[in-house]
Amino acid sequence: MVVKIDDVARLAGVSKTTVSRVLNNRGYLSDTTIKKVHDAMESLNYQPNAVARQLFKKETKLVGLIFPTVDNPFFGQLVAELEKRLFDSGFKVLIGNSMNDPEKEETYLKELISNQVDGLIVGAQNRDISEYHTSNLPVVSIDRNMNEDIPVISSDNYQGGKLATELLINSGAKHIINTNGPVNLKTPANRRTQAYADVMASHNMVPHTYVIDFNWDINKKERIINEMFKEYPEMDGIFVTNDMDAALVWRTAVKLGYKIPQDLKIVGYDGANSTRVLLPELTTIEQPIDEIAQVAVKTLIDRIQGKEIPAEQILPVKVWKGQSV
Amino acid sequence: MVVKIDDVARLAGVSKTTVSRVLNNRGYLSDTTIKKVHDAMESLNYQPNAVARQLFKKETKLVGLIFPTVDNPFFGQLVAELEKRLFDSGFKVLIGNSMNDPEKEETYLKELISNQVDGLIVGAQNRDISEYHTSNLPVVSIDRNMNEDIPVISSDNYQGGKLATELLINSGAKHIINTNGPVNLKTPANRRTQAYADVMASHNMVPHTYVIDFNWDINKKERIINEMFKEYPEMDGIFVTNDMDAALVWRTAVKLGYKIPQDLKIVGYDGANSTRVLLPELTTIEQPIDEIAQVAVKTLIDRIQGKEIPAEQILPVKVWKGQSV
DNA sequence: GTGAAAGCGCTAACAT
DNA sequence: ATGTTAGCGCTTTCAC
Repeated sequence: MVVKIDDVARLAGVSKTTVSRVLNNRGYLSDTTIKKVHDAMESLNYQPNAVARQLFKKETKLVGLIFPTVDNPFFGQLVAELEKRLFDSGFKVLIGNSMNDPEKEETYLKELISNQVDGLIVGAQNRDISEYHTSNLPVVSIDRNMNEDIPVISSDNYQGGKLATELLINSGAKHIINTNGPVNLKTPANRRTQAYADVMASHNMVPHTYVIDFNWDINKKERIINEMFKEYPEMDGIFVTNDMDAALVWRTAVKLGYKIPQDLKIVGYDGANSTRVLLPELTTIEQPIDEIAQVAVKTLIDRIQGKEIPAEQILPVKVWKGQSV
Repeated sequence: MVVKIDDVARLAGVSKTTVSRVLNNRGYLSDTTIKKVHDAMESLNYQPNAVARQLFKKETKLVGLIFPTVDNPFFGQLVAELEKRLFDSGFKVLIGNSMNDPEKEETYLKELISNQVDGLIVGAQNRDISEYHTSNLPVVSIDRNMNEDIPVISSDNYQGGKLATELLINSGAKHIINTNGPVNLKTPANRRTQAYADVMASHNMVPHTYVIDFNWDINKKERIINEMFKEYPEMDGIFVTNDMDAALVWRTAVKLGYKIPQDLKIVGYDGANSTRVLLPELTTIEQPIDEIAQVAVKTLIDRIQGKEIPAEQILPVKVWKGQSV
């Protein structure tokens, strides 16, 4: 049998209100009462039932996180950071990996919406899902444009794209390709490609953007990358929109006999911790992951507390100098 | 205002009992009633309050996951896989990254227990925490020996350690070092080191195990690894207990002028997806992460349903042939 | 087939 | 300084 507040009250010889007061440090309590109650809780090994409390308070102290997958250096680090900061603010984290499955995202959303969570931080590859609009759950998005009401946190994607492209041009690359996710996905990350196109144009070079879908499995990605090499044999520089894909491009290039960076210069994007440990040679644009997490959590909590919050917050990127440029 | 079951009942012109029955597909309902109720739910955009349901049912369909951190290729993939399979079985996931902080683990545990999770899957670096014993919550552990009642799932650590060591010996290494986490941590992963010691002994070689704590930050790890190179200048082979550390060893070796694998042969452990993409050159012992997740989830669900479950389940490892041996 | 009523474990008026 | 009581939104006996 599970111990409940009445059991504690009975043992301590008080009413359950009193126990509840001790539990929540509310109202006037005599020291002896407090002690009696604490002793009773101790000896019964009492754990308050959070669900009952949640039902009454209409507040769960739970935040839902919807991201493609935690099996990825960038999202793994991001989720870890979010979790850490949410924990420090008294929230626990319900996680939903939506990858490859818009239905799954919708299911998650539905289940999280009604009273299960106090707020949501999302960065999924979603299509337009109506629940984001119709519920009045506080939502903060990372690197996704959802709708007017949902604030977006992102790295300075335009600046990142600019830095990456300039890095390639300045190191002498003449035929520079860019990869990006599907363009129909509404994300500020598309600004990376915009910046690439702008910089290319200003140097009188022709931009080519190649689509690599985040959700494709590795074999499909490798096949597409091989095709890309065939299609652009003159390619001597490439700005890949994330580090995992950049690593695949690198591997493929080496297999095809390219020397990096002599024959092909590569710049990635993300710069997560574990990427930097496993492949420090990759030159990349580092997102300020920790700061993104920090701002996202602060923004969400402000939203939950009904404060005014900015519609968009853009955080500065840095260049990680590896040896691929 | 949030729509509740009474609102639906009123609009549909039935009692809330009936709405509840429709919701749960229970009892006898006329088709017209079902339709009326569905229409009402639709037009009000009704989402049942999961918390209220949980309070009544004493079942949350929530599973807690306590792991060091999701910002790591191995744990990231493991958690992603666990989440996927739990979702498929109708569970959502509450996540707790305990890293560096036994207190945090204890806090999590308490809060998860009081949050009424239906079960727990743990693989944290924990000390002995009493809550694991005193609560009668179903718990499954991955690669940690907790206590008699808690079943353990792990890769075949002994076989992995044996394969790794033999790989190094067969490729001609004479002075082979091993790294491991703190020995006082009770984990089947210590069998890797045991196997290493056994194989070394059977070849009349002297084993040396170096401690690298998983929780140390990167700078400290690098410092220790540098010391290790000083202490064992004759080292020409090393079996590192996880791939991230193996990558650090590799980097350090290269900085010190070693050629891999000519001067130093390296074998890692884990073989997670993103490691294989970012650093496929690393020869490593691959844990069957997907299978571990699958077995852990099945075992937990069996436990929740009161079935008999094995105390220990060991899953086979494979060698990933890179170029570091 | 459908409804009325009790209760899951907790909190917060409102009393005293 | 402490107790009584009425819910939080749902599910489920037990009636009809």
